[in-house]
Amino acid sequence: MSYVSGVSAIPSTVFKALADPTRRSIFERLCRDGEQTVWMLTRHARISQPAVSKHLAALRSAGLVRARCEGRETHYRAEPHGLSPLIDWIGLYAAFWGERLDRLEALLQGMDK
Amino acid sequence: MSYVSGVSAIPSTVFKALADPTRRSIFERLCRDGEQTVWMLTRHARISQPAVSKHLAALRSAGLVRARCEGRETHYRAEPHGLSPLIDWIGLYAAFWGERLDRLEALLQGMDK
DNA sequence: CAAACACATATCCGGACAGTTATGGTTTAT
DNA sequence: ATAAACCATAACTGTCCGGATATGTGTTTG
Repeated sequence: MSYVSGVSAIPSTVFKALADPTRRSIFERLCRDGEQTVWMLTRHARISQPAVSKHLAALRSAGLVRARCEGRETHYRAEPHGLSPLIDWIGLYAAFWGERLDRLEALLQGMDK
Repeated sequence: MSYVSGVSAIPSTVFKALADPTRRSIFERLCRDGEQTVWMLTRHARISQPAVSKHLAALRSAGLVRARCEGRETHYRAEPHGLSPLIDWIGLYAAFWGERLDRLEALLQGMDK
């Protein structure tokens, strides 16, 4: 049996989408500052607008982002369920060692509120 | 300010290491079946031994794997603290939406072992 | 000591990917 | 109606990356 068989393809797109620093930064900004138009995101990036659009398309394809068209401008926002495959994967394979409860409980501690 | 500034470079190597399906499969196998030699891993892969070595080097560089030399063979095992940057990052940015407690509490539920 | 083994590294190759400029389509403003 | 703004897509380019084969280093075996 090959390695690749048995690997759900769902987290692959999420991992690949978050592997790029620029793309991750855009996602982080959408998390922090909420909904943003494309040119708002482009303003703060050092890359061209088409590059931002391509990154947004990748994030959208991975389910990490949702688009809302309003007239001639498109608003993007972070998708709540986008990180679920990632969280599931971590829960699946982080469970094999002992630090699991410590780290995740600490994670919950810091997330009160 | 550019996006990339303010992004810790630590999770980047982890994300990139786990973005490749073959590499993720090797990591998963090390989690499931414990310590493995290179040729054991190569036996179950459809790629050559040098390819496996390169993947292991990438995982090792990301802190996801540790090598233990023993004579002419090298044993690899999953590194407990390897996923910490990933968990920290998720805790940081998953906290911006409401599903955080639900999903992570469910994660802890399924990990009672 | 010579041969086989286990692994790493070097080099090369083809495809994927992030970036650019150019262009089209749609909506708002003049 | 024309122009400008906002965004997406197309086409192209340079770079990175995963794969292979070939080779080197160290270790065990005959």
